[in-house]
Amino acid sequence: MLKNNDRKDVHNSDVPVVCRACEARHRGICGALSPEQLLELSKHTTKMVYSAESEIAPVGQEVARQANILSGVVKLSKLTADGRQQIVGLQFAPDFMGRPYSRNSEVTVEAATDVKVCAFPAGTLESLMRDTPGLEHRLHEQTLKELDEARDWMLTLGRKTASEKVASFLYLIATHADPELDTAEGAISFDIPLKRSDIADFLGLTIETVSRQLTKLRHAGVINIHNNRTIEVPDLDRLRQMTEQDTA
Amino acid sequence: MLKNNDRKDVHNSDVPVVCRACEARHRGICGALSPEQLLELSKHTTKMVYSAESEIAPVGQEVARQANILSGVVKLSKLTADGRQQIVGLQFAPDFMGRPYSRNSEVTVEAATDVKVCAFPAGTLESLMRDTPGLEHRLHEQTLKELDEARDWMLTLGRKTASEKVASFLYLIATHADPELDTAEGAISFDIPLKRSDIADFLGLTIETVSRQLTKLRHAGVINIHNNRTIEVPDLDRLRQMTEQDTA
DNA sequence: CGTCCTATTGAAATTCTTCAACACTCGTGG
DNA sequence: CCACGAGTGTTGAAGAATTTCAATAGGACG
Repeated sequence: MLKNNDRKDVHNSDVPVVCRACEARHRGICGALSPEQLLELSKHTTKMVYSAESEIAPVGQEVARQANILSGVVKLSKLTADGRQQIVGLQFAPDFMGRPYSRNSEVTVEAATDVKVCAFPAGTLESLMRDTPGLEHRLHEQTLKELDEARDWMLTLGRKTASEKVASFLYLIATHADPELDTAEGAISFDIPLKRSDIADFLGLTIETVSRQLTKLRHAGVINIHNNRTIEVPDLDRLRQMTEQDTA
Repeated sequence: MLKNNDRKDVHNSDVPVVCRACEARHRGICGALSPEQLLELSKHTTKMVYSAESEIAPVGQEVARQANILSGVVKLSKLTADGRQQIVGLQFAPDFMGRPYSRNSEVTVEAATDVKVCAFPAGTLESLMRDTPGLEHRLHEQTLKELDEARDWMLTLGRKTASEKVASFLYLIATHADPELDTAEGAISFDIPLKRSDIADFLGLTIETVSRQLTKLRHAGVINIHNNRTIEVPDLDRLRQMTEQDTA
């Protein structure tokens, strides 16, 4: 079995400096690229920073750049004509951001937290794909993963109670967020990357209902809340149980 | 095995008989294949029929076969532990059915109507993909399309009223179903491929609410209903307006 | 003709939202 | 240093939408 030896196959000196510490090279799409291709791609990349709440790509507009997320959380959302909003996806490092093949996005892309990305012009990827079938495969795999997540969330949106929805959201973040976990006997702690209004838009609820359900979970001892953003979960399995078992 | 040159007696223009009338050759994944590959694939295919309400692939179980849908409607659904159900996707001909790369499905696959498929063993596709990058591309495109549809539906599930949900469902079917449309000046008519309980599970509602909202739409003159299944829409644009504008 | 399945309708109960008031935090500027 | 205001989050009470429970109707089929 290969352990950490994949670094031996590829000499670090062959990997562009900007890519050396990048997660996208391992779990992201760049893992499909050879050092030469990485070098070629890196000539076109720019690291960019978006501050929390800033818009990365508005809906319907031509997307000029695609990117890998280096840090932070990105939210994808949709709006009804009269302004109701639904968040339809969250992306974390080292996810690929930007839709391949399609020039314009069907969703609004916004930074939920401060976000750092490694951006490159749309089209760069498409031409790389012609030489590297594995790259399309990586993108396909990420799309399949996003589809799974979307469908999981449809179950939550359509069939769970407010209490279960909030628990599901916390469980999602607990298992996805870059862990500031203190894994002492199952107790973990993390920062919610969204404010209450985003949580509400993610769950199809109002901010008041979200707040009330958080309070309820706090009183039940399932979570502790510090600074409105930091959540401590003494027993992750208990939280997981709340995601499907309404005990209001 | 699935190489192009193994069958020297095949002319490029020779499409296998079983494939000649098949939509999958145009809009589906088979469009990526050469006549030789089609012939090779067709040796492994079996046409299969599922009757309405029968299970095609249970959740979590190994999927032995993949298929193209030839006719009918397939529903993909998920369940909570206590039995609440959510339909997370509908598939129509000539969609590809079955998840590439993953051996077991995360969703339950059932026939909503009688369904005819062109099935082949899991793995056939994967080996074809090695020679044909365009095939993975086709699959990727379908996955992207399903992801778009899932996200559209998340907006419906999370942010629309019962009345808007039912209108959205009817609009979806009206625009997706194999049309028995009579396109006389915008008036169309079609059969709903789902029974009320399926509609409810698709919309995150109860069957009673679905029934009430259908009655409301009927009284408002937006639709006419025959036999509980056949819907007549005098003005499709009017129906579309109902999908985002609550006029309960 | 009775039974099963599906769909509709009504009334009561519940969940969630809406409206409204209040609390907390964090900069800024007097 | 404190006051102020904006942004964010919480809590309460009333209201609305949807669900639940219950009864009924219609068709298909043996």
